[in-house]
Amino acid sequence: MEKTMQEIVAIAKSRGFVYPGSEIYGGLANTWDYGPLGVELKNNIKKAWWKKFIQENPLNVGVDCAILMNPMTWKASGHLGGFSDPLMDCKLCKERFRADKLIEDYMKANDIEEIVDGWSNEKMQNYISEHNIECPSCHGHDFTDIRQFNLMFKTFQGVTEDSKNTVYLRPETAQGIFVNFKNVQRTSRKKIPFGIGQIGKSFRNEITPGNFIFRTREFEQMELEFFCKPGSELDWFVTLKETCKNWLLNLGISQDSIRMRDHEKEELSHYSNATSDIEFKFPFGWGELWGIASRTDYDLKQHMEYSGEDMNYFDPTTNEKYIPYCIEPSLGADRVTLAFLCEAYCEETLEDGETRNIFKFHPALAPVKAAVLPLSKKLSTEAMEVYSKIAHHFNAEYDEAGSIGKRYRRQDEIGTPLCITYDFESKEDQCVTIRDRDSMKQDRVKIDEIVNYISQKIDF
RNA sequence: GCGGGUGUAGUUCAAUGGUAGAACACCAGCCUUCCAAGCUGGUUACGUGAGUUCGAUUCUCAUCACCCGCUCCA
Repeated sequence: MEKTMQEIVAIAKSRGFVYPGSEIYGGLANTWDYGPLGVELKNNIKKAWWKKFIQENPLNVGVDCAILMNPMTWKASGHLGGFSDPLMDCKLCKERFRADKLIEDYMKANDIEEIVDGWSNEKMQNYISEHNIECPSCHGHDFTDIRQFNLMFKTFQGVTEDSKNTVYLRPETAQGIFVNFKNVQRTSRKKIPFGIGQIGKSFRNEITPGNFIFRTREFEQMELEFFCKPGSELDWFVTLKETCKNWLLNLGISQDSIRMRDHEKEELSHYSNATSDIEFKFPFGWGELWGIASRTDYDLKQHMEYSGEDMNYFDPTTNEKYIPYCIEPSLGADRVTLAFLCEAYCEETLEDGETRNIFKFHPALAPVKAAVLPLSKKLSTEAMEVYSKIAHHFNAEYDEAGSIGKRYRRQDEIGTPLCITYDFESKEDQCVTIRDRDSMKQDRVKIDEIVNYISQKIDF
């Protein structure tokens, strides 16, 4: 069955995973709200990331930095200057192009070797008119002036909208880590190599967002900045790539759904000496999920230059002093949530030949871990007690409406791994029947042992 | 942002220049001892705003959203 994006969006809304933002006011472009199941899923994903990259990893620690930062941060990082696209429109056919792309394409076609990066708008504009570069779409020669689209959201700190108080919503979480490098290193007493991770929201005024929660202007990132000794970065790069890939596979992403894409030399950002993407096969095509970039010492160096703060690390084992190199695996939380949604959504054929569409999440990610279903409403009180016991530890549901079969199906639809039935013998033997959705096997389990039982099932 | 299409209950679809109906879902009651049973009743919609009109869900315009193309990199 070919899954379409439309189907995913519809099912996500109808089951309470993701709703369109501000819907009652007619919506707001490309904003999405996570519903009761969506927030559980996303939180579970974030928890799983944190567990793997921070909690379990003795080399890494976490931070949670402010979204608003001193604007100098963005000058140093290059976002205020370079993180914007020089765009021009063709006045004839109304198509919009990136000026640097037009020039690069022209150069490629005419075997001219020159680097456009860093050109001023004026220089690009002049080049286009001098060489009479045409519109790739209608072959016209009538472009508007270049307009710089800065991708950073601007706002004002303080009550007056005075431009002196302009601040920006961070376009990536990474810079909060870089500016805190020395703080974290000192207070955590970490030695190189070590990493600092963060989960948080970032904002980019994308020109063309879209594809549901794949590209939105407000999004959440899970980033790790891993600092190592210069020269060792490519080894760490390879190690981290594997770690990232395995994390996805362990949580139920199939081998066929992802692929690795190494960036070509020409494609690399100016600060990077190696970059790989893990791409996921979304219903709309392959899309980047996880960017793993070896960023050299670019960021720390930039901040050292702009702030005057010495970012050198003194290595006590070798008595060397150096600015650490950095590997950055950066994962979009919303993107990977979408990936898990797509991966989990499947059609199942029942014994009677009927088909139904359900979500099959890895138990660690499932929004609801267990549902308590009394066999009869007469057992409500006792079943509710079992539910309370479970809900103390896990997100659980209690359902007594409709037939037992109906209630099993409702849980199957949202990917609940375990269904717990309280029946007429339960009171006597203090046991319940637990059905495992994946194996469709049933276990008779002592009520006192349910919590342990569930813990084991959802571990990963 | 540009070009093309769409917009009716939660979902899938009807009807109509005189203000809407079904199925599934949902809720309540009866019934029901392990995988979508049945019966009874019930809630819920013309994306938003303006215009034309005695009257607009239907016609016009704007706006918003979604889908398909151009763009991109978390």
